[in-house]
Parts: sequence; structure tokens; C-alpha cells
Amino acid sequence: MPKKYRLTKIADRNTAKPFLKETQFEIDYQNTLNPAQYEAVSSTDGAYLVIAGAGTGKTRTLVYRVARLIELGYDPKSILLLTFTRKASREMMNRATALLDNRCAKINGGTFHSFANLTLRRYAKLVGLDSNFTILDQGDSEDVINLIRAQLNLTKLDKRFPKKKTINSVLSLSINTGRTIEKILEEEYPHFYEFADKFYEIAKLYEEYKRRSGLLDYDDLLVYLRNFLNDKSKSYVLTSSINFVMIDEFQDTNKLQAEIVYGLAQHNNNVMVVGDDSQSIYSFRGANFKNIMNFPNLFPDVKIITLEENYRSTQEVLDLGNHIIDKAIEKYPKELFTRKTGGELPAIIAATTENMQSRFIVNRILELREENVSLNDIAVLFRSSYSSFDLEIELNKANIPYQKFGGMKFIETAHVKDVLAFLRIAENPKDVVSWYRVLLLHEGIGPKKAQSIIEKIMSGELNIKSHPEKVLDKSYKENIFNLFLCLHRVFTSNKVPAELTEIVLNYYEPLFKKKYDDHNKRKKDLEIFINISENYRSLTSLLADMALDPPRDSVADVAEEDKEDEYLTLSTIHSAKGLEWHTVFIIHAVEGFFPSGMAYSKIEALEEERRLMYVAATRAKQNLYITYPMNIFDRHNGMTLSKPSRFISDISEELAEEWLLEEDE
DNA sequence: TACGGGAATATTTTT
DNA sequence: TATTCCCGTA
Repeated sequence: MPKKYRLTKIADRNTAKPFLKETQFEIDYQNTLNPAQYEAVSSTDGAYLVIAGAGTGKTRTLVYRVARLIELGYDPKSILLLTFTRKASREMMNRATALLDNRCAKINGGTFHSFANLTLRRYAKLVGLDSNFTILDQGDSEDVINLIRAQLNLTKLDKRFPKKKTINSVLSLSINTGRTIEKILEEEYPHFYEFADKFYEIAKLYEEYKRRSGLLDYDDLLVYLRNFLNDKSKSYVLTSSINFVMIDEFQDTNKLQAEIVYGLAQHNNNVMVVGDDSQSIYSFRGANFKNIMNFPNLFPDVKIITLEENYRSTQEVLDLGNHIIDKAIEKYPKELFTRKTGGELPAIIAATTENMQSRFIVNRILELREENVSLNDIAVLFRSSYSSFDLEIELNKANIPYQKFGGMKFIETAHVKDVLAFLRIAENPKDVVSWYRVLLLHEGIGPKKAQSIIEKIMSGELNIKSHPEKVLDKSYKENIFNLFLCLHRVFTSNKVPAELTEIVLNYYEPLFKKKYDDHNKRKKDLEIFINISENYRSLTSLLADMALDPPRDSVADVAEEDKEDEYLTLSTIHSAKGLEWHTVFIIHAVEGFFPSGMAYSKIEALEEERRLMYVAATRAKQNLYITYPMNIFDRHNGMTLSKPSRFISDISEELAEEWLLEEDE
């Protein structure tokens, strides 16, 4: 169907600005949006900072702006919309498409990392990279670091040297926040400060290693992109094609990402960032809500728009949320209000034990179902993913279907990583970590032997692409011969992901059964992996997606065919970002769990826990229940009496009802 | 040098 | 509780 007012000929979208009168738009923007939203949506040129409180229609605003820009005649491909997750990106494009038409699906979108991935591959030559680099996920990075850590003999020191996880997070924080390693050690890990020089040594070796092996970790994706953007003569080809930059969840970006935003928008400074400083919950990844405060320094002519009308929650829920966040030490001034009144007061529920908390939730959910509240409209939120273990048992007993978000991911399970390691080698034979992982699967091969085989492969002494009979002499055991035979098959196949996966799994199966006692349970994951691989045409994109947008389901609820269409959501608060439900339960609101004991030592960390509680509370549209067990198992002391979370302990009768659950005899 | 068993240890959130 | 670390044995 031809659109009434589509402008077809625009000589140069960057200079000749198309325009329409307000009445000529297909969508009645002015009357569908509130004044603040409309101001943001109808903006075109210039820099905008949209401070959007929880539930104020942030996504809606972005979606409408995309539609309007397209209606104005701008090329969809010249609109870049960066979001926090790929799911969010997909959702926005779908909504915009539904609103207007499928031109909206053509905009440039994705996460910072996925955008960097595509850009770096496309402009690999200009960037100075090989376009088929492999992406290391966090676990892979840690493995590399562990290898280096072992080589440096750091385990033999008198004092315990930090573990791979810690090392990786220090290095990563340094890159993402632009602070030196010393500074980070001093501020976050003072007990490891004395090892600063070792950290530098590891960082150097790690960099060399990645360069040599054609590997990029998450941070590299951003760093290379930033550097590319800074080299204006080279990146002009990219930046001149971007007319509008939009960034969602700006409160969760870090310094490095802010620099990227600056670089992306350099062509004409048309940039809009949207965020809520009160919902900044990713500081462990280097995010700093002060990015929002600093934004006006980056773009001096920025216009600030504040969205304050909340469309999600009842006033009762909002009051409690406001109470929690009012005590925050620093935030952008804003006052959320809603027209939804007459809701029920939130409830704060003390249960004598953790199990009673679980049973309360199960009962309440069953009651809600009686009241015709769909399971899809209910969520249970928690600080850390293990908090739901007891509840999960009770839900299973009661036959309540649920999906859990956050926590252990499919991709992080050892057996899936094993299979991926084979495929990584197929993609990039220089990938030493994957070689290491694969070789160690074999009997009789430990770290030393693996090392020596890898050296021979890297030096070319062992040519893995030719048939093993030609390259392996008698000193190699049969299992190595078989491994090389398998890899030879991989290298000589036509590299369709599904076919490669099949070859690998055939070979891997006996090793897998030997390595894992519980291989029956794990087997399902491998079957899922086959299905996933069938959706890809190239190995490069399969591997990139596995690192950047991994499927989240592991064994827990794999069977696609018996997946219920109605299910309860269990989620970490981090994974619940941006979502909303009719009824929300927040569990384990106990000192030491929420706020986490890890946060006690730093005021900034405690402030972040507070924002986390705020995010959790503002997910609720209608009902909000915050529960805490009074006795909870503490690994150090056994059963201990616990204190309710500081975020809810001082709440007055007007803000929430307090219930006490006791065992009925 | 590989590898299994038992001890130690730290314990969150995710692209 | 689950992973990592350490050490003795083959």
C-alpha cells in the first residue's frame, strides 16, 4: 500500500532537510504523546538528554521518534539506535514497524558490542584487523588470563595471588573507566595493591596474546571502535552515513561507551541519549550514572527533557519506590507522578524461614490465578540468582511453570564450551585457548603436553590442515590421531555450521560421557546446540552470536515442545530491567543478601543496591510484595536471625502494610 | 607429568 | 554450595 506522504527523492539527506507539516503525518504524534514525550519525539537536529523515570514511556518515546524521523523522509539506515540488550533492540524495531511500516526494521540497531562487532568486521582493513577475528566472552578471557597467570608462576608466591576472575575484572574496569590499574586496586581491591606491577605484566601479556591469536574480548570491541572513530579521516565513511544517534539506558554506559557516542555523533551532533540516573545498576561493568551528569559537557548545546509522568504503576507502588530512592545521596531532580490511584498498598512480609517465604509466594500465586491474573503477569525478583533455589523447589511441587532469567547460562556450561572450542579452532586455528581446552579433554594430556603440542601447531611444525597420517609420527597416541582426524574433517568440510557441529559432536560424545557423570542431563544442551547451529549459514556469525547474544536457557527448561505458553517469571533484578508485571514479589530483602554483604564496605556500592531495590519496586504495576525470611541459613554461622533490608526497615504504615507469617499448627 | 581426592575458600549482577 | 587449589601417587 503506498503511503500518502512518503517523500521519495531526497538528494542529500544530510543537507536538504525534508519537512512535513504536523497535519501531514500519518501518526498523530502530538495527541498520542504527553508534552514532554512529544518534545523529545519531534526533535531532530541537535543534542538531547532525556531523563526518563521508571515507567514514563522511555521506549515509547524512542519508538515514536524513529517513526517520525522516517516519516520525515530520513533514510532508516542513517538512524542508529543503540540499546542495552539485543532483545530491547528487537522489541523497539518491532514496535516501530507496527506503528508505521517496515522501513523501521531497516534502522541500524543493536547493542554497543554487536554494533562494534559488525562495524569492525566491515571496516576491518581500515581498523587494521583481520575481519574474521574471534570474540572471547568473559569466561574465555578468564581462561586466557589463567593461562598467563600459571605461566608467570604466580601461584608460588607467599601471599595468595588474585584469581582469574578478579584479575580480569580489574583489567576490564581499567579499560572501561579509563582509570589506571593502581587506582582500581587502591579503590576496589586494596589488599591486592602490592601486586600492581604483576597486573601490568599480565595485562601486557594478555594484549600480546590476543593480538597474536586474532582474538578480541568484549572490551576490545569497544576500544577498537573508539579508536577507529577517533581517527576521523578513516571513520568518515562510517560517521558520515549516520544522521541520528540514539542511546537507550544511558545511565548504564561507561566512559568508554560515552566516548563512542561522542565519536559516532561527530558528523552533525544529532544525538539523543535516554536514561534514568536512579536506575543505574551496572557499575561493576564500569558504568557510571555520572555519565548522565557529564553528558552536557560532551555536547554543550544539549537540551534536557524530563519525563515525569509514570504510566506503569499505581500511586501506592510509586510512593514506596519514591521513598526508597529519595534517600539516595545523589540524583537528578525529578518527581514521578501517576494518574493511577486507588491501588492497594504494597506489603512487606516477614516469614519465619526461607521455606515459608517460598510457600507464601506459591500460595499467593495460586490465589492470584483464581483472581484471573495470568502467570505471565507475575514476576518474582531477587538480588542474586541463587536466592530462588528454595522457591524453585516449591514451584515444582505446586506444578507452577516458570522461566528463570539471569544466572547460569546455557553458553557457560562446560560441555557447551567444549563444543564451541572445537568450532573456534575451525574458525581460527590460532585460537590457543580453544586448543588448550580441546587437548585437555584427552586422556594423558595435561597442561605441559598440551602446551608443547600447541607450540608445534603454532610454529607450523604440525600442519593441522593436512591428513594426520602425514603429520603425526608414532610418538603420538591414538587419541591425538583421532582428534586430528576429526579436525581434518572439520577443515575439509564446507563449513556449514550444522555440519561442523555434527562432525564435532560425533567425535566429542565419548569424551563427553567420560568427563561428566551427569551426561544424561547435559546431553539436552548439546541437542539444543545442534538446533541453534542449524539456524546459521556462517560459522563466523554463529560464534559471534554465541558470544554477544547467547541463548539463556540451559537444561532447566529446554524442551521446546513442552514449553508452556503461560509461565511465571523468576528473574534477577538486573535481568528485569525495563520490564513490568501486574504483580511483583521481591524476595530475600534481608541485610547481607539485599543489600549484598559485598556492598557493605563502600558507600557507592550501597547506593547502587538502593537503586537496585528501586528498580525492582518500580517493576510493579498493581501489586508489590516485598518478603524476607527472619531466619536464614548463613554458611558461616548456621541458622541466624536476620535483619530486614535497610531499604524497607523504616517504612511507615501509610506506605506499606506489614505482615508476619507464622507457621499454622 | 597426569590425575584424582580431599581441603580450602569465597560467595552478585552481565555485554 | 560449587569451584578452585593443593598434594600425594602412579
